[in-house]
Amino acid sequence: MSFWSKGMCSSSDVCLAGCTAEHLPPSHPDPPPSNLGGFYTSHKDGKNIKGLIHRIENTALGLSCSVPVEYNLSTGSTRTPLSPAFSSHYDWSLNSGRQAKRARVENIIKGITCTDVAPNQHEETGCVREGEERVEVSALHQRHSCSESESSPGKIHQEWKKATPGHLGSKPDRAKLMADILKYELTRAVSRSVDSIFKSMPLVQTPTEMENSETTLPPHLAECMEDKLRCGTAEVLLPDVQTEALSLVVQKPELERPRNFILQSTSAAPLTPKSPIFFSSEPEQASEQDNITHHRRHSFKCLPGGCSEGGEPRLDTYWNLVKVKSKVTSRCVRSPHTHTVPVDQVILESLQLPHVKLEPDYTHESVDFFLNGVFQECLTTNHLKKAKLMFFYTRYPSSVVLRMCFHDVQFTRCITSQLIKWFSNFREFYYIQMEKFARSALLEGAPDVRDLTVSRESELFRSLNMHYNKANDFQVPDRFLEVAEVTLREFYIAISMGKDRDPSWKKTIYKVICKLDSDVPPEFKSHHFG
DNA sequence: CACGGCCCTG
DNA sequence: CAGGGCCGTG
Repeated sequence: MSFWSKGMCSSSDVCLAGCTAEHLPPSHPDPPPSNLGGFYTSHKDGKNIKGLIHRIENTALGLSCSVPVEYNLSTGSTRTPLSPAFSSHYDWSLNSGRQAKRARVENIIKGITCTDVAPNQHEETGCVREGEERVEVSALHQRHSCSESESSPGKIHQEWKKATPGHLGSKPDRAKLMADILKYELTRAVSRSVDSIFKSMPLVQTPTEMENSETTLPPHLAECMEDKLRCGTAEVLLPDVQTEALSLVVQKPELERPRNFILQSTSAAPLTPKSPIFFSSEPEQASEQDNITHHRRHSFKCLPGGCSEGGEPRLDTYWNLVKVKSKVTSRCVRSPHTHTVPVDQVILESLQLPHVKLEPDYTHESVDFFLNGVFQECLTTNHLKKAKLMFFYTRYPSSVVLRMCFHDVQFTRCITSQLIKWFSNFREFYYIQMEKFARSALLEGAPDVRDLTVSRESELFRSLNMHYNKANDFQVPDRFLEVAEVTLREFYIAISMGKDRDPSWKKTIYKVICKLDSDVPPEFKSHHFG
């Protein structure tokens, strides 16, 4: 666990934050809980996990609600009990055609999910990715922590407690539990994937209509997808809590160090995002966004029209995506009592909250590629932009992290290499800038390394920001500034000590920075978050 | 040998 | 930013 932890939220939270109550349809029984995280109960035999889990029950509306779902781990099937509240909302019995179609899609997705399964990992439902297994183990810890702060620990919580290193149960028990949970998670993921497709279908349509309008995007879905695009992958409005890591390495006991040397640009106006939104107002937006919205623009019938701000969207009208964008933007901007937290959920999930990471997310991307039926086979300019923003969070992403972050991409060796190459290039620029400014500071005669700071007003930051965040529409996390400051000082010290005479002198610095990526700031070692 | 990372060049 | 070379690692 590291500094990403704070301010994290599950995809459900993100959805909640992104789609405010105004999207609630009148029939919705209750406002969804804000502390979504999931709690579980398990049957004694461990085979069936009957849990009250949080599903995004209506992707189209961007709602997140608790729905009781039974999972049969033996068959891998799931079903949603017809509780009064939800049977009134979703009359499944009227959708036999949908169910048939669901079955087909479910098979397809299961096929996708099980592509790289080791033979011995097949067990009952069992297709479990090795990479995810490790992650899932960590997820148990995370869930354990969540459960601590939430009110509904179930039996499985107790089981997980036993499974954590601090509460080691017998090995067979743990292995069995792990296997069950893995199967359960996979089943859930498959189920959700299927659900996301069907929930995105206009509810009022008959199966025949659905067949004929598979590419029609209902207005609320369009909006939610746009919300996801902006708030799910860029920034999320969260309650006013501390979400940024405090100073990592360098404590700043002296509040007023008068000299911030040459890196402080006194005349420059502070760099603040024009809006807390990705791709917000750039003229290039259209072309940049083409990569993402091309498919929708092409195939979704986004007719002019709309839905009222506070009411239920009219199902007979369709949002023009441009309208949706401006609406979403204005809503995000106008929230005065929340501060924006840079949470590229994908990045954060991948880096810090493995249990969240495994939550299927309902960003435009996942919906998009499921609707497309294929993963993207090449990286787009949008991926590049995303990678650059990722760099603010991690300088050395592992291939696992990359896979998680670019989940809409069909990963091949070529893709992986290209992404790695990108980050290599990013680092190259980063370190060049650091060295340049460190040497500059040295030449200027900076007397104390502590006078070297990196703030949002500093020239160094502006240079970096210009490179990775050219549109300046992304709120760079404070953590990045801290890492940059450490990097700068490392360069400064090394150069001042003459270590740069060693041809490989930079490698020491690289290691330091690489370690910072995985280090846990002190304040997160002793505090639970959530 | 594959892979990841750095360096250099264009 | 891509491509190629080089090197270290497993």
